[in-house]
Amino acid sequence: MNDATPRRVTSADVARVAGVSRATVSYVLNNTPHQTISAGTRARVLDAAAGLGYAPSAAARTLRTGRSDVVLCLLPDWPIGSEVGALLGHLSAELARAGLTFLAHPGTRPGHPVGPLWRAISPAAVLAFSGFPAAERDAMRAAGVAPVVAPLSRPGPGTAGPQQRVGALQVAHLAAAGHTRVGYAYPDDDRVRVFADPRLEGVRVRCAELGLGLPEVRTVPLEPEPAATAVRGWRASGVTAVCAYNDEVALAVLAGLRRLSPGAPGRLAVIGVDDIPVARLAEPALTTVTTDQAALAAHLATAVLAAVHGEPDPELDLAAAIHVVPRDSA
Amino acid sequence: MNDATPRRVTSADVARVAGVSRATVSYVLNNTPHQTISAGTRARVLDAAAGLGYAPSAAARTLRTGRSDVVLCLLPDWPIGSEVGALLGHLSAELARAGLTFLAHPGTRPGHPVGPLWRAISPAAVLAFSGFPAAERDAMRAAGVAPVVAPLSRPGPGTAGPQQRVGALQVAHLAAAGHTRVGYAYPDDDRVRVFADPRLEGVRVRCAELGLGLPEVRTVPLEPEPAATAVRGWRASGVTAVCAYNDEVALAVLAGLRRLSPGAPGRLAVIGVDDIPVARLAEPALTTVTTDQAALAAHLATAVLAAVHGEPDPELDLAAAIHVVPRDSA
DNA sequence: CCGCCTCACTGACACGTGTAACTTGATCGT
DNA sequence: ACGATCAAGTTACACGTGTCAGTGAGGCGG
Repeated sequence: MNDATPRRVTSADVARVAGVSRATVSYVLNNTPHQTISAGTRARVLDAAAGLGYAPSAAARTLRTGRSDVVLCLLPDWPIGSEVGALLGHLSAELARAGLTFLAHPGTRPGHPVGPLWRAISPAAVLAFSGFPAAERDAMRAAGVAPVVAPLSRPGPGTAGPQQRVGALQVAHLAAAGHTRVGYAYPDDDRVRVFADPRLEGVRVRCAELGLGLPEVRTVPLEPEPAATAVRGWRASGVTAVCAYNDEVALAVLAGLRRLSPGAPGRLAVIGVDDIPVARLAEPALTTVTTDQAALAAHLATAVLAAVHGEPDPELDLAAAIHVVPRDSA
Repeated sequence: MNDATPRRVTSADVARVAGVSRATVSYVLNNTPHQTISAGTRARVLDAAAGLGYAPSAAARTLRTGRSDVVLCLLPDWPIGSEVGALLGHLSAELARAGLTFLAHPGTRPGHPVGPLWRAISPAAVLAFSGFPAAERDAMRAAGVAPVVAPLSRPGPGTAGPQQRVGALQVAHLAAAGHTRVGYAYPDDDRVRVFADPRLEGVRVRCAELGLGLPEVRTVPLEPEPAATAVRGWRASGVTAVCAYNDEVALAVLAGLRRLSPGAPGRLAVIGVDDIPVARLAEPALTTVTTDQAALAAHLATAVLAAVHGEPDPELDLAAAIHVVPRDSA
């Protein structure tokens, strides 16, 4: 007896049950402005929709309006840490509150074209962490898709973005502790250059502002032995404090330090970035720079909403969301 | 002169340029079986499509076929670590090879209903890490959406899933080193119980098999001081080795250990899970159980494909993908 | 009584695609 | 020679939605 292919509940079903036309159902459910619906009819439609468990087809709606309620987030192939995970979670919740569906697509490689993806989905906005090629950005705008670039690198030429600020805060903390000769522990992973380079730039600029001389940059792999080599080099040139790209890189520096002089690991100050859970468990506990992911997510959400509505980018201040967590390592 | 609203390139445009009907275009681009198309026509259509930059509308296709090529992955709100990140990346690449688009939706809370989401998207499959309520699973099946549950917990009653195997491997490694009295470091985060409980069960079962007696379970927060308290407790009851839920929890145990006896941290063996990058940087370097995320992703991809095609779940062996990484801590 | 306006609602079309059903020559077996 | 088969297409419909243009009914001023 049961139909083998149980058809989806459509707005026509709702209309039939409520005893009105399909157009009326659409007007009621979308709260269409300038359309007057009597209270009784409205209630009947709402009841029928709830009773049938009606959920509109996103496909049909997208086809009709030309734009879906999806915000497509292109995740590069750099390692997703817990901070990025938290950021995505917050962002999803924030956008859901505005009626948008947040969907992340992992594994966007620089060479791989993303055009087919957003052309297929027709999202309301595309959020990326590295910028789009100009041609692609224009194509998206032409198709009515709002391109949004997370302001993780510098927002404009000459101005400092959040990443630059991270580096600057590292140096400021070290300088306040009396250090004058600083090093930079650069990551051994090409995929994270998008972050590493602006952070290093922030370090350079702040060093110059404080009259500290250029930071001595060394690439530090996540292994104790090579890290020890880097530490030896810094010590030889009188470096007393190191800004690390990352908490992980910072922990590598600490490991290298420990390998060189197991007794007195405190001779080189180290400051990381991210405040990963392990940071407070290190020996010594790692001083680091953290970002309030909830605040960042809120900012990105408003940026996405502005872009979707065609308004200009809001000039929000992210400075308050980034701060130093002082512990024992610096 | 330029049209203000640059219409999307449709298959009708391709048909016009190629000088054929729209149906022919569809047949050519979809390689429809049992449809004979001459080589010349096929080439003309393909050229026209490429020349115009034609990308089919996923919305229209979904509307017509009733099913989209999206695989929707529901991410719970537990912390996304680098391993999960890598898994998602591999999974995305793997499914893309099969013509499916992988999209992740973060922030699925247990209470929050997911029905509207998949009803709207009409994905080919929905991949979740914790099981679906029976009613929801049936509703999905009825709507032609294939529900797939990642086999992270036990696949069937009585049999051991990957998580149980992780715990079993931990115990086996410790027992092989001569330990007879083991403890379990349980995480201080309710959100990860889905993983913690089956892992602990694997530990319990293997302990019983080896005649080791029940493991002594203690909750270990990610702070040195409380971790030290837990370590003191284990020592008092003669525990000589600890299985940790996580590498992070394992590092907390090591930190607690260090706090108690700075000189001789080697008196308690510790084994973690995940092999996070920091594991090899710890002091002592952390022995851990790791999962080959690429292999796991390949398995999940075949499971998704089987579900999409209506075939039964493939009985793949994940045992080979999980193994111990021996270092210094155990 | 007529014209005009608002209210509350309906009919019909378009969005872009997949595919079943049909058409038209050409070829082939007998 | 003649119907049957087949290659190579075309025509037409359906999917579910948003929304423009109507359409009666009732109220109201003149």
